Amino acid sequence: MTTQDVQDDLPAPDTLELRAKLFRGLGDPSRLAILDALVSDERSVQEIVGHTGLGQPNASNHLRCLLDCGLVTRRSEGRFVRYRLADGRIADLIRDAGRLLASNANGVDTCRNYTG
Amino acid sequence: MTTQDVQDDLPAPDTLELRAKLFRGLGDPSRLAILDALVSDERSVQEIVGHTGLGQPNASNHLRCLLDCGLVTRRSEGRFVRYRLADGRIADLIRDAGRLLASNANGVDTCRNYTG
DNA sequence: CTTACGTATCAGTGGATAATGATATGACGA
DNA sequence: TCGTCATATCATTATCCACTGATACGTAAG
Repeated sequence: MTTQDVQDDLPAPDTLELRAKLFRGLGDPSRLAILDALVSDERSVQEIVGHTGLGQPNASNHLRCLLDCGLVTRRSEGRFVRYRLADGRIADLIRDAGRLLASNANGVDTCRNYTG
Repeated sequence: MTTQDVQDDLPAPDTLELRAKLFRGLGDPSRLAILDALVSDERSVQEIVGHTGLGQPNASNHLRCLLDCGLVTRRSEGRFVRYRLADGRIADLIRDAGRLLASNANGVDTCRNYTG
């Protein structure tokens, strides 16, 4: 194993970190619950709070995060702000993860390295 | 928004948390680097350390995590232990995330909610 | 049996971050 | 204009978790 090998095989570090960051965006239960709520419909913050059981400030904070990441878009309507998924492929990623878990039945839940 | 609505639309909490945990598995730069290294080939811990630049104990720790989660499999060969991806769809997920970032040019890097 | 090597585990530590409560901003209705 | 509602921001706190260095375990070679 040499440095040359590393440079040959490794994707650009930028890409690596960005992808990791994208997955981290999906990897928080609160954010994933929000995205789940948005898979079917555009929803207001209030509705999202109702669906997810999150506190309002907490939901707002995560929505800001998802917005910054480009995972959702925002539309103001009077006093309401309605959010929706920015790209259909985000729903695809979420669905694929679900299928992987369903069919593979892998031991994600038993992994003690991080709590989940 | 009623409790009934929530129960109608929300996926099972177990599933939600499991999917989030799966994404978190992919959402650490070190683990993603390891998985990247395994996309093309089966590799020993030593080789993985060389590819990723991680410390050996650190790599071992993440590999244990990935193994527990069922994302990689393990095969002993003398003193060596060789790891590979457990399922082709894991590579697919990683690739899809890369495509999403490439085409969408979304602001994942600018999101300040978490550092990445 | 002793040494060298590959891998795994453990305890300690620092840094990151999700949740909460209080509060600010902004829009609508009376 | 005043009060109410929807959303966003801020500071605090407590928790989590990735990394490091030391070390243990197992295998092969001499």
